[in-house]
Amino acid sequence: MNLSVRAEAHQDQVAGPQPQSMRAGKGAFDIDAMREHIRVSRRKFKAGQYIYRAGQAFHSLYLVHSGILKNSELAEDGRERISGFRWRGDLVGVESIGLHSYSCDAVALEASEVWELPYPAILSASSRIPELNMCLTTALAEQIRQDRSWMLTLGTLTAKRRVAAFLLDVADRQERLGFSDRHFVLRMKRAEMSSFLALKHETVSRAMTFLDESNCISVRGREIRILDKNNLRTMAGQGVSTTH
Amino acid sequence: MNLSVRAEAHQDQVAGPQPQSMRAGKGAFDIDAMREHIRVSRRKFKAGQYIYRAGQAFHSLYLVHSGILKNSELAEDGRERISGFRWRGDLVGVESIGLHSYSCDAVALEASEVWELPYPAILSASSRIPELNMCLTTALAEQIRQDRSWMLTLGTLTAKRRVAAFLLDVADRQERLGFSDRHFVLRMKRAEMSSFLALKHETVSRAMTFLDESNCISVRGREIRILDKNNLRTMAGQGVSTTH
DNA sequence: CGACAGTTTGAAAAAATTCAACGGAAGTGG
DNA sequence: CCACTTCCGTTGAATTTTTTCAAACTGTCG
Repeated sequence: MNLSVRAEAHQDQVAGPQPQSMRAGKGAFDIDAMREHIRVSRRKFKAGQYIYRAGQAFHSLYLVHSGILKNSELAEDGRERISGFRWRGDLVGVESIGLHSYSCDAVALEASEVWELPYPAILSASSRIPELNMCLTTALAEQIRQDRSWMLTLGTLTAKRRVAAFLLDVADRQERLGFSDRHFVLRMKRAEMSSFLALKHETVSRAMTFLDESNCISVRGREIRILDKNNLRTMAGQGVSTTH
Repeated sequence: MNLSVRAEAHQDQVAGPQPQSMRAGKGAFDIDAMREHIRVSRRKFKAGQYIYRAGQAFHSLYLVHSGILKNSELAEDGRERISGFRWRGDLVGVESIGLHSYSCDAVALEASEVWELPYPAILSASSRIPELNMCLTTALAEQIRQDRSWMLTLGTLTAKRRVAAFLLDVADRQERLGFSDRHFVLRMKRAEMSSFLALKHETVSRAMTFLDESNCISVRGREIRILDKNNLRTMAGQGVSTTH
């Protein structure tokens, strides 16, 4: 049992090659193995629709099949922050395991399809199937590492650098999903980026303009071209790789 | 099998009553049940010693029995950030599950005892014992929620408010462990608080002075008295409770 | 009694936010 | 299909917050 997701072509990506069967990196979840043991239902959501809301009864995990979601944490006093964007292959809802109700919101940023994995069923299946259990545990641990990695980034980098790190992360995901890592369209608005990056949207906008004027990237609204990835990496404090 | 830790008296806490058998809240782990199935070894560390380091082979989880640890994330370029402080009852090392080596450091802040839980053993034990497995999964999910909750706090509050939220969190933990939530000694230096809170140590110092001058708290070095918890909660954006 | 690590404070500089305005894109309804 | 409205993104200028750098102070431990 491996941690892979079989990819299908997305039609609405910029300059994307047709991705065939591929191997997803961190955060991915073995859906094919899962489907042999659990009743998986496919569900479609339009942009803006909630996959789940904080407070609703927790009953399922969701695997993103296409589109993009955001997870959004909320405080009692109305403060809100996007804790992450979820892409094809990501398992969503794991933060709510062990609770009676979901602890945050999950919202579709664009038309998306998710595969619903009923939780009690997963639980009983994974108690029978050690590999599946391992898979789930690994997905949880991976989520912790991903969150911690962003905490490090947000806690130590300036606004411009955070934005650079964000764009590199998006490029990375694009590449892993078989699309161009040099030319893509952001699926979230500036205010959503800024919430995730713990900045104001004007600050993100200025950082983008700065990176554009530095000739690291070219920005036209949400359409991004990465012109000098090494420079962008330097900005993000990730050092420079020799490979293009 | 429940999520509890049997407390023993700590000698070096300020104004702490003798805690008896008690129930720990979120983040706690059922060690008694665990010990029936796994060989647990007790290990002692002095202040400054590493429980594990990033890059070392991953072989165990650790349950904090006494003292306090910190987890510290590091970037390739030397940036560093404390991702959390770990108290009695916390399970440490879960972020590295599924990897060959630990992904961060764990360091004792003071003389501490941790119980070492060899990982392959836990894994096989939890595949035999569904409750233990559930317990582990829940601990992982709880860690995600705790991290996300801090991400929200750090992403939306100003320096003063972050410090207020931090002190309330410490007070909460003190209380859960059976000590006074109104009078305690911080176990970490300002620089460690500031790393966790994504601030500079001078900023933390100023925030503490401000809270002191507002008569929310009284600060004398690391010794803290909470004088007006409701006011402190207001500062931290957590609203006001009517109970003292 | 020093030495030293840790904390506090002050003043200047830098970074990010706030508020306001503008322009353009996208969506709605006639 | 166009006019209208609303949402989104960008930019400017003033303000606030945080950081930086420097110095002084405190407590602890040889």
